[in-house]
Amino acid sequence: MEELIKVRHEKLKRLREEKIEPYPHRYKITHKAREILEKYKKLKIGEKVKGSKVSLAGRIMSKRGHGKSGFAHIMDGSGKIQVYTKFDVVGEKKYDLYKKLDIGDFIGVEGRIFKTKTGEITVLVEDFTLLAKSLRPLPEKWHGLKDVEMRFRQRYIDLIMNPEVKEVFLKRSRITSLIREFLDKKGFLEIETPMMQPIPGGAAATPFITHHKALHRDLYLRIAPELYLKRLIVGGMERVYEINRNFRNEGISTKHNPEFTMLELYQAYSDYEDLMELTTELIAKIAKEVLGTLKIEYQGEKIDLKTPWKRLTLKSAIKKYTKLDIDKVKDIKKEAKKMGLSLEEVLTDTQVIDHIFKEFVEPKLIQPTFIIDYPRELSPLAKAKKNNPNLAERFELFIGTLELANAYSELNDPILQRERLKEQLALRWAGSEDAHMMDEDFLRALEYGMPPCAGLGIGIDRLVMLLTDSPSIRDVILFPHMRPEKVGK
RNA sequence: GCCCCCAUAGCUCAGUUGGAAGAGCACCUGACUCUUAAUCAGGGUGUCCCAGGUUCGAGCCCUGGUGGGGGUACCA
Repeated sequence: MEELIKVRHEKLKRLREEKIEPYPHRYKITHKAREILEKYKKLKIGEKVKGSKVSLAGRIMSKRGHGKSGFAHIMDGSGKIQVYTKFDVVGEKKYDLYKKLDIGDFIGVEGRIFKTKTGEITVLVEDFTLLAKSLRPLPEKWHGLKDVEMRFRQRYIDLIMNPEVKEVFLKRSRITSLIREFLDKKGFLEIETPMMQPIPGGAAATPFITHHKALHRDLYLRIAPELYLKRLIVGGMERVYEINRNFRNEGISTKHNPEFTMLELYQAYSDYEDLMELTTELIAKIAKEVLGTLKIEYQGEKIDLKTPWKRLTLKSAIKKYTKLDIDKVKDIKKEAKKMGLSLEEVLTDTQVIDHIFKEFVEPKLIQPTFIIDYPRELSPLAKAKKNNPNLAERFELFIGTLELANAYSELNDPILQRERLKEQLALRWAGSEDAHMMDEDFLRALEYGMPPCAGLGIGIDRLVMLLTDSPSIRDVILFPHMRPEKVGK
């Protein structure tokens, strides 16, 4: 390695001695590689195009020399294109420089288009300029970069070497811009709320703690934006959304990264039924635009996103997949143990039901399914069903076993909300660290009056996983969480 | 947190029973003016993840650690 880098540094030194700037400021391009390939695809073999002068720039990805001429592929943001440099076209001095170029260097190229004997559209180089000297060798051209650790730590190399990885992130970007377009058209306002919160709220999760020096106090990285977004509903912003990071101080898995991206939206004068419609419409539209179809495949399972999507109550879903009728069961804990679950004694019956669902139902939810009517106990910020105070008007959406969305009709009765947060407080005292905290300002806001309203959260990373057929959340996050690395010189 | 798996050249990998380091690409030197995994001739560039231990001898066996992956627990 040191040897390889030394050689490049020597080349750099020689360039400077020859007054060739290895890191110039700019280069004027007229075309992207892809544009050229598209524009001239009908050329005949051996045909040259008069007046086809182009300039483009990119990274050298391969070189094939032939004495007094040489082929190379350069890659720009749009793709790869072959360039052909000849001694008798560029002259002796430039050709010597060409021979010294390394794979990895950036160059700008001016030339004309032709098609080679073997049928590849190629730029015949009339002049070129070194745009940035590369001092480290890239991975091998054929096998690319496979080492997972290096792919994540040095994502830039992953992006250079693995086009399918780049494709995932292009899709991710497309997905978020489609979401914005969709919501903006429906009159939603994109807003931003605090990442650092004095009281973390809106979810049951352990927060990260940070410290503000000037204020001499700890702050929490948010676990959800929910309580702030609701304050905005109180403030008269009737449709708001935020696409941003949440931070949860919990386990890392193929479906969990400590920081992850969430779309959270609130819509006044609506309930969870309206949001089921909105969710369906949104996800189906994105799939159609990004993949061109509603029939997708995720990890070997064929999934049909054709609407309407199935709806199952939590209770009926458990009955369907486990044959367990939770209404008729006397001792739910006993049943759960019989099914093979190991449970701590402190669990309430409702928590046991939640466990059964996660263990036995979730892995079966391949086709899009709304699970509705969650126990009120698990949903302290949700409004109860009109005819059943023990159930919340809440849904979660599962596709390909991924939990993609969570939504409810928001509890806007300030008296009830206070009671529920008090219950949570009691749970905290009892040792449940991730129970909700009391947030007096949030309650005060509700006391001013919040219109009926429904809120939705969609895990953007998981949605991207689904639409790019990625098995791990790390595949869709550019820089997934890693332990710090010791980097030498 | 617990369990299992992985770590050898810049990259992708091989390395037998414990006998002292290998290939392809990349790189370096040279040849070659339509190649495309260019070709031809020559060159091995290494903290075998780290620290101990066993042994006459360790890439290989043992112990501990580091980093990564997967599972599980916790967790939307």
